[in-house]
Amino acid sequence: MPELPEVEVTRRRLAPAWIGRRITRVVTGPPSYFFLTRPDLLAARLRGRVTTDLTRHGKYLLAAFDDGSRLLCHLGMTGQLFTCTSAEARRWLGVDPHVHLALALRDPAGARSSLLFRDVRKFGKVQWLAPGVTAERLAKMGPDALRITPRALHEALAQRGIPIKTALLDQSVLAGVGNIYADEALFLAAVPPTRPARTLSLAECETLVRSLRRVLQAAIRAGGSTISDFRGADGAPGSYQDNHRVYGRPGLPCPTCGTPIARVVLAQRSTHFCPRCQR
DNA sequence: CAAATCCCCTGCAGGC
DNA sequence: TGCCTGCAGGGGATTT
Repeated sequence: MPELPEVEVTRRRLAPAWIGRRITRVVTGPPSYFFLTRPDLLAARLRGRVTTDLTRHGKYLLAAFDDGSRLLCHLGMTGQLFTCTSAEARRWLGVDPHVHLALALRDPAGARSSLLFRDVRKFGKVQWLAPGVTAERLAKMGPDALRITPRALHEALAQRGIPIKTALLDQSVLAGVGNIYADEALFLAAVPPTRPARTLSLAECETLVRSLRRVLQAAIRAGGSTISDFRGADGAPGSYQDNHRVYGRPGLPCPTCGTPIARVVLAQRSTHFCPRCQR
């Protein structure tokens, strides 16, 4: 389940294989919720473009092209964006119905490669943005979780009566945190996930921001978390799941005090915490 | 405006 | 063994 660290790992591995190369051919799957831009239109717009940059905001990736247009990508739950050889790409397209977008690339020296966007559940998204057009969904987004300041977080939480865990999942509050890292950061900050968001003091927001940065940076260094099928852009699984302290460990002992980890449901998301350390 | 609910999709675990 | 049900989850749309 790609959250900020998994998307950032994907970005870092993808950038050198994508930037500076020309898209010579585009193959798409059939129209679906995956395509915010119709696949035939998307293919026509991408063909011939040279990728100039690859950035990330929250869980979104944004590829920039030589004509000023851009491609917005979201990995959803099961999205995978990776490069491979042209031969491997042909094999994927022949046997796997979950590859929705394949780009054939050529570098200035003429070397060919491919970039595939595969997504089993199709919660992922691609959208083509004309030059100068900003995506509404990006405009609604709060500051990136790695850049938000304690003061900004405190202000964003001020009027919210929802549980802090739910607020962390709200991408308009801060961008990039999903279910895993919300639970992990709250554990590190010793804040119970059920605490009404507006009751956090500025000092507690300072602790929480520090915890968020710590857990997100550590996860990026570990290559992300691989729960079921996340793979980085080179196909390598992440290892941060081995460092999860509470997520996915209900009933197991808290690494700090040994109390069994509790599980509750908040905003239809399973939520894990230590009832003793976080109160 | 805030908050709750529903829905998109597929694979897999658990029950019988 | 095999079928069926339920669950997992990001996030946008809709409803309260």
